[in-house]
Amino acid sequence: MERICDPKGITSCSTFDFDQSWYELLTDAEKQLIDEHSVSISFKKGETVCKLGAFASHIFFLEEGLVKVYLEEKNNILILMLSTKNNLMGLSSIYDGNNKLPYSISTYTDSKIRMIDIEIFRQLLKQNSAFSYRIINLLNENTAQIYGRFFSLTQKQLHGRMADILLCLANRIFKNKSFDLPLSRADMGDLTGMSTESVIRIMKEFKDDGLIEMCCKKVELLDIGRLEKLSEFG
Amino acid sequence: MERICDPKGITSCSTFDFDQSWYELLTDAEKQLIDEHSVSISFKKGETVCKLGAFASHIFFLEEGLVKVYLEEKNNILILMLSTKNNLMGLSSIYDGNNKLPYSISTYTDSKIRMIDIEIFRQLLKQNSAFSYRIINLLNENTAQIYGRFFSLTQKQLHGRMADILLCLANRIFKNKSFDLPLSRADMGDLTGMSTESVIRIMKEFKDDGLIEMCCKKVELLDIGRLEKLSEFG
DNA sequence: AAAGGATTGTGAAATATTGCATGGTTTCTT
DNA sequence: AAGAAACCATGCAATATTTCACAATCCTTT
Repeated sequence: MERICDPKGITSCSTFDFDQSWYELLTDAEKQLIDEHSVSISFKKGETVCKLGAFASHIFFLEEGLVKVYLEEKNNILILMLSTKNNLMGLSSIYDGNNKLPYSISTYTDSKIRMIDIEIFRQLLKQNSAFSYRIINLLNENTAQIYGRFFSLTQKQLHGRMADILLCLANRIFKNKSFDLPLSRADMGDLTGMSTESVIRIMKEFKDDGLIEMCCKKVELLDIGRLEKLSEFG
Repeated sequence: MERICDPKGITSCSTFDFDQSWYELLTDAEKQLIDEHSVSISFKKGETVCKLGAFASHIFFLEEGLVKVYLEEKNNILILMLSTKNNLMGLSSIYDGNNKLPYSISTYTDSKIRMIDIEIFRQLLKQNSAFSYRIINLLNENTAQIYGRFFSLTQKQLHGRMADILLCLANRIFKNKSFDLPLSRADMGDLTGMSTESVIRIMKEFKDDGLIEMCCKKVELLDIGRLEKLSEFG
């Protein structure tokens, strides 16, 4: 897998970093079952896909777009992870002791999401252990990523967190040093666990210090080495 | 399951709260395989069971004791979760793309841990889908709990986080309003993501306000209602 | 083109939290 | 029992971060 950089230490982006498909592990009959019991839905930018606490009826497969997976309560929102093309979401609700969604999902950009009937998914997990083993791996991959974010957001201060997320966006989401940011400063605030004003101030500092170039929505990482240092030292 | 209280909202302790055994889902032959490929080890209070980044060779089953599962880097430590009797740990390393442990574990009290060969565990996952389905549920249970802690530590301030953790200890760990705390104030700091001094100050405030009684290591929750309010508005 | 709303930006004040210095306890070791 | 080490406690200064007030800009709709 192509990488922009390879940050030391625990970051927002920590992951095992291994592409895994799951569909191909199904038999033809099982694939057909999925096809028959799923629909692909288009969402516009900013739409809500599902809400924390609602009944979980589907597993989500992101065919196109960029979404956030998040916890919300009152006015607080905590983004657990960003998800891009070809990722499964909602796996946490396959636990049948838990029929409620453990998080909300909404889109940053226009997106296409295939919604797979959760009972079918459970059935396949029970009958196909290669498939279910792969799903365990995917769950672990997600978990590792969330651990990284957990560490970053609780142990680092503003500059470190901002460096973390910029590296993560370049490395993992856009796979390019330069990208068009589909998130507002307020979104970046949710993502880094800081206020909108802090986002603005720190991004400006980074720009003044020559760490990044930035013009409106366009961002380019100029000095990845120093960003990594910032990410490392907090 | 007996509960001391049932906090509203997302807390350090959020979980599906459903007792799940996994051993009984194995066939006799599979049980025997586990027995033959595992050993039970005694750890003293404060000992390290495994270190983040080391090669993962075992799954851990806590037969007795209280341990912390945590991330560490330089002087920062982030406790992902506390684990008590009859819990599996190290499940994140069954992902075979990842042969390194994603966290460290160490004991708060004298503990007995059964160490199960990871290859055997993987083999059973691949061959027994009822078992592997149960393990997925356990992973999801852990994940839900960590989401709760993630939210608590990033979205609430000191008083809310402290209330959260006190309720969690009573509810989930000691299953009693009154308990002997085997953790130092510094440990509590790691657990709540605050400095040792803040822990001391806030626990004293809680005591002065009649929320808790506290004498050295002994803690008793006096006003659970107000603690829940603090946890909620925190 | 004007109006309204969301977004970006800036500075100063307010708040939350930590870190330091220091002293008193308890606990462990010899 | 003495000494050392870890732990608990407290006040104050220092720092990190948010909040608020306000202005400038951009986007969309009329």
